[in-house]
Amino acid sequence: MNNTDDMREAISNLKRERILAAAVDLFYKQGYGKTTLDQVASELQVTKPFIYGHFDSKNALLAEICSRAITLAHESLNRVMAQDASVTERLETVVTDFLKAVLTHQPHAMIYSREEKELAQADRDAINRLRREFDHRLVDLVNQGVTAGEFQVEDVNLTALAIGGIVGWAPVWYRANGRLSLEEVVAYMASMVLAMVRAKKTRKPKSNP
Amino acid sequence: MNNTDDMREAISNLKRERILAAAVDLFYKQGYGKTTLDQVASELQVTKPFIYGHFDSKNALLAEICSRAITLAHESLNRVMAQDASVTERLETVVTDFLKAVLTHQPHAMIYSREEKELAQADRDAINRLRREFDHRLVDLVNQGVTAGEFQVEDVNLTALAIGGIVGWAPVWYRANGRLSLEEVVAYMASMVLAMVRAKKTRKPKSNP
DNA sequence: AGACAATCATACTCATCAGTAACTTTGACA
DNA sequence: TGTCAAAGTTACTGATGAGTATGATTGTCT
Repeated sequence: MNNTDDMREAISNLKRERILAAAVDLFYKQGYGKTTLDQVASELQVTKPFIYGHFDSKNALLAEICSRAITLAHESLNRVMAQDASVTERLETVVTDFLKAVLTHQPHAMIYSREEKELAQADRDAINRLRREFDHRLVDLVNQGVTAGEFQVEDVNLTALAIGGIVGWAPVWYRANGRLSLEEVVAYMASMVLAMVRAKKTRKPKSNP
Repeated sequence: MNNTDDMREAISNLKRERILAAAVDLFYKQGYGKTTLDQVASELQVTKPFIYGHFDSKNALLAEICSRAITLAHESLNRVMAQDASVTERLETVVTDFLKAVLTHQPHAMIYSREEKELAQADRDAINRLRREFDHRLVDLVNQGVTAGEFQVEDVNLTALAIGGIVGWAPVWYRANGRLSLEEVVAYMASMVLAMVRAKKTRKPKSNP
């Protein structure tokens, strides 16, 4: 029965998510190397073969986690690129949106940047291709700002890398429930980025109808 | 004889450095977890007990490497703080000097940020205390700039974290023998930081004699 | 020369885990 | 209610690699 199959799949997905959540938690707190699958299992009150029913290996768990980290970044960028606004506004939105994404998924981001070397070669290549693609899209955006006369930067590539540093480093220091709210933090970081590219406070004029 | 002892110690130090260099190389390329001490030994054309003659454990190697990474950062900051110049100039020098340090020791920096969780608790605590101390000193510097009216920033802490991101992230993307020289890269990054704090081009007036 | 000490290699131990084989339970359906 | 299958558990294997006991080699000092 199709209904039953749907149910099965939904349950299976739920279990996968639970496993991933436990793995994320432990990999984040202890590191991939120091975490055993028995620990992950016991966190869920199950045993190791339960995990192997849903994932091929410990490394497959890591690959899925890292893959999600990158996917998040791209989705964030996709949302922003779709919008019709000045480059300045778009960059501001990229930074806030992207930062929000990585900070609400801080463990994923940290695990990816820390444990990338632990991935199997094939997974590493696939995931790092996405990462480079992301970098290029960021460079493009800065370039548009320069072309449009909104930004004043000498070296587009290095500028993009500096921006990448601000957002990429954030998961290292960010603590939820800190002095400032998540919104305040990301808004401030975005303003710093705009200062860095010496953005003029340009608003995109409405395009002629 | 004291002369002989000096010799012995010098040789022992030399060996330690060789071991460390090989470990840095392999930990950087393969990651700590995927590197075996047999590999480190064979890189040096020796065997494992040779290493154990100079270090207590694999983890002690890692601790020494991470410790050096942080020490580098502090030394760089010490050099700069000693100098008599405007805050703007000092910040500029901090960024260039510090970036030069981490980029000429890129593997140390990467190993530290990646493998910190692998350290024994005691080592981690000691090293992370130094790290936080460094952060505070950076906050102080920005604060001085604000007080002196040279910088225009709303939140000193977040600004320092953004600066930290730019320099802390650099080892991730930097490639020696790239399009630009090391000096060009660090100079540009410093200019970005100054733009971020909206530094006025203040030169410190000579103090009254 | 001969004994001793340091230094390192050979050849092991031993614990840890990723992964698996074989048995058990549960629930679905006839 | 008896059978079958899916999904887990218990209990194992097997490899790996950190750390070490023992033996060989070298040079040193008497």
